[in-house]
Formats: sequence, structure tokens, C-alpha cells
Amino acid sequence: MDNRTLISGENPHEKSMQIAEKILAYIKTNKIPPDKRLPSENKLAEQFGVNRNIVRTAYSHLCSQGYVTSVQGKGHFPARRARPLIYKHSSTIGFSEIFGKKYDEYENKIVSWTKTEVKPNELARFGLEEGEMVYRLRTLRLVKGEVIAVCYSNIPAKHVPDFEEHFENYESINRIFMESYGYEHPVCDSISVKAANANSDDLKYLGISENTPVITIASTFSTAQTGVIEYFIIHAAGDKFILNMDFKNEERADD
Amino acid sequence: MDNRTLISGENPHEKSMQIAEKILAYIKTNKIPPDKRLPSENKLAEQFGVNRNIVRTAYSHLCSQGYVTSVQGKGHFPARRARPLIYKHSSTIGFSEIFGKKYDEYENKIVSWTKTEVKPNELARFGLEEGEMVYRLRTLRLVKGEVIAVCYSNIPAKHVPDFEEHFENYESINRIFMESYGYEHPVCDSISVKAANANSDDLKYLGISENTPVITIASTFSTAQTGVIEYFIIHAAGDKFILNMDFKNEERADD
DNA sequence: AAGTGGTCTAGACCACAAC
DNA sequence: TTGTGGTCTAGACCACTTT
Repeated sequence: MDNRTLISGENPHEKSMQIAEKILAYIKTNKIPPDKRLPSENKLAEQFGVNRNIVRTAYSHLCSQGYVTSVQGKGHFPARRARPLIYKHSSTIGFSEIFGKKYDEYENKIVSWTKTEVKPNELARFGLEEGEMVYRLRTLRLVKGEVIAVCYSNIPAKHVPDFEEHFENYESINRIFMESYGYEHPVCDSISVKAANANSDDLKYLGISENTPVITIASTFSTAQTGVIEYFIIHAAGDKFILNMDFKNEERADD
Repeated sequence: MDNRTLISGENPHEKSMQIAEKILAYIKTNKIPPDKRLPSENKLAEQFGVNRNIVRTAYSHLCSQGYVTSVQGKGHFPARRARPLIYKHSSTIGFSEIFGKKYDEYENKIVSWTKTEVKPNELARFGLEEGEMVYRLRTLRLVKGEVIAVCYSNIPAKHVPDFEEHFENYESINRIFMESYGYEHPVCDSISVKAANANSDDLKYLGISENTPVITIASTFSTAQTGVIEYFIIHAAGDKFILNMDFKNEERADD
């Protein structure tokens, strides 16, 4: 649109920034593949006649911008820009069902669960009384063994007595709701989306760097029999996960 | 949920991380207000018996985590955690109309515009032939003088001949569509959301740091008369902007 | 003038990976 | 053993703000 430097922000007069530009230009013009090592810090420091720390901050900027990844003992590499997964939201089909249908190697794992009292801010959401219990599950969603999202499910215990007895061979929460408790398929009432910095869970499970943005999607699901049955939160790497919603039932190509 | 360090990620054995923890604990336990200066780098370096660079990286971590802001010549300060704006999406009411109704001091400014040929990847979206023209507007949305979002509107020129003649006293695109061209109110067909790192426009207009995640919302709008009339992209600071959608027309409190 | 954060140098030692 | 990135030290100079 207009002239701009390749690297956004910061003072272009800094040596570290100039070197970052040069490295980025080198990657782009020579089309360095992601498995080929970039010049080492020491080599570039000597080549540009600067201290190694300057090269380090240059590489550090490129890492935080998502252009480069670094591996200790091995070196720096052009970042592999993963093709993003597109989560096509449907208010009538669940997360697991969509991804399970889309990918052969889709998995769903429960990491941990608790059963605790409802929190004050949840009372209105679930229509519960103080002191009632809520199941809280932390689950991972994997495609081809790679974690694509950390999810949190919150379910009022009164709708799912002895819920933990159904955790074996866990595939999808909705299947438990329907097959074990006889509820109809939950429907999404509302959805709330924001971008955030990664928290410790995200870093741990998603295997992302501190600078990767995370998209968080919070939604409530209900059935006619129970009212709100689940408050569901998804955390996914922002650069790998796109939430798509069609209000007309048409297919749409995305760029 | 489980025991975790206050600061996410990275090796807790590093001095810089331990110092970051201490600074954060100091802020939290003493409830330091955002306008009160935190201890200087030199002072903390002396106090903890480490090099100033270590204190610098500790502060740097806290900045990137959004806990602290730094101002050259003045010092470090606890970050002001802005109350997020909630954009309650409605497929039948536009962005400007929602915020204009919600905030007294809502503004809408055109930063720049161009009229260029349709791009190959846009052909299907707009149902255009190669060579047809598209208006592209870059606009800012402000609340109380503060930029809350950078927006990009793409509109096929054939639906809005001499579009630029209506840019004076610009309030909302939808008003131009309706009042100047006689179209019905555009309706949102689809929406696509992701989290990203800030680009140069975001940094420039949103006044955010390089580590602030950005939420991007892309949507298509159409009218019965024109088909798809607008492809609309919103960039907003992830920590200040929440996209909310209710599929039932109920009010919902958010935490 | 003194204090603040921002950039940069020159060097040390460590953990890890490859040869 | 050598080379890689990761952490840390000790110091210099600069830009900016406050006193």
C-alpha cells in the first residue's frame, strides 16, 4: 500500500534492526528452506563487524515476528509457516465432531479434571444456586499428534451425575451428554472471542514461544432439557487456528 | 488450578526470571498504582547484586507479558490494564452503528483510500470479473480519541460509482450505502477470526507494543440488490477488544 | 546536573548438538 | 572436540526527563 520496512516497528537506525532486515532479505531473496541453517551468531557478528549480542537481538526480533526459530546447539532456521487449521463453527455441531470428521488423526485427551463449587460469576451463566458443584475438565485436541488447542469445559454437576465414570474412551463431551444421559445435541448460544498472550498452560501444551498470540474462544452450550450445560473455552495458537463462521450455509474460499 | 509460577514459561532458575517474579510480587502485594514509578534498573541491580542487564531482561519480560510499561527517561510503571471493549456482533447492525450507539465519543476516520483492480483471490468472494475495480479504504475507529481499531473496507466499484464523493462527513459505510445508493442495510454473511502479531499499521495506529496480540476479524456483507458489497477487516488490540456473538437474542454478562 | 531507560561492546561460562 | 545458541558480567555512551 505504501512504502514500509520489512520489519515492523522500532527504530530503523539501530544496528540490530538493520541486521535483522539483512537476515530477512537474505531468507526471502534466497528462499532459504526451513530445514537449512542460517548463519551463526558468531559468523554474522564478525561479518558485520558488531558484537555478537547485536546479532542476537536481531535474531530475537525475527523470532518474535515469527520469521525465524532457534534451536539451542543447532542454530537458527527460517520459521515453518504452518498452514492454519480452519475451525468452521457450527452452532449445532461440536468442536470434536467437526475436527474428527475433518481429520483422520484427530484425538481428544483429558489432561485433568476437578469438581468444585460454582464461582460467583458463573451463577447467572449456568442458572445455579450458590454451593452447587461444577465439573471442570482440561482437555487437549490433537491433529496428527500435535496439540492444536487446550480446552476447558465447565459443566454443572447436577446435569451429569457421576460424570467421571464416563471418562474412559473419551471421544467427545457431546457424545457423553447424548449417549450416557440421553440429552439432545447441545446447541451453541453465544460465543466470545479475543486475542491474548500465551499463559503457562498454552506454552506448556501448545509448544509455542512466548510471543505467539493465542486466540481464545469462549462459548456456552445448552439443551432444552438442561438449559446451559457447558461453558467451553478454547485456547489455540493464533497463527495456526482460524475461527470461521458462516451465517449463510455456503462454502467460502479463504485466502 | 495447580501450582504455577506467576510468570509463564521460560526457565525459573534464571536470575532474570527470579527477579521478574520478585518485581511482579512487589507490584501485586503492594498494589502499586500505574502512575507510581517502580524501582530503577540501577537500584534493583545493586539491591539484588546482579548486572543491570539482568534487571533489564526481567523488566523486559514483564513488559512483554503486559504487566509493566517503560518510558525512557522516566522509568518503569505498572501497566494500566484497560477495561476491554466488547463488540457485540450483530449480522444486521454494522460496526459503526453498534459503537456509535454505545459510546458518546465514537469517531470514524478515513486514513487513506485507493481504487484498484480486483485481486485474483477476490474474484469468487465478490463475484467479479477480472479487471473490475475495487475501492479500498483504510479507516480508524476511535473512542474518546483513542484508536480502538484499524479497519479495511473493500467494496466493488460497480456497486458504488463515484464513491469518493461521499467521503465528506463520513460516519459509516452503511449509511452511504443506504442513503446515497438506496441499498438496504447490508447483512453479514460470514465472519473469520484469528489472533496475530501486530503489523506495522497496527503498531502505528493502535499505539501498542510489538508484543501485544492483535485480533483480526474479517467479514463479508451483502445486500439483496448487490450480492457481496463489502469485505471488511478489523484489527484491534487483543487485550482491549472482545468479539461477542449471541445466537439467541439474550443479554449475557461477561467476566 | 543527575537520574532514567536504550543501545552497544568485549568477554566469560554454560547447555546442547554434531562430528 | 568443536560449534551452536543461552545466560551473565562489567563497563561505555546515548536520548530523554526531572530537579
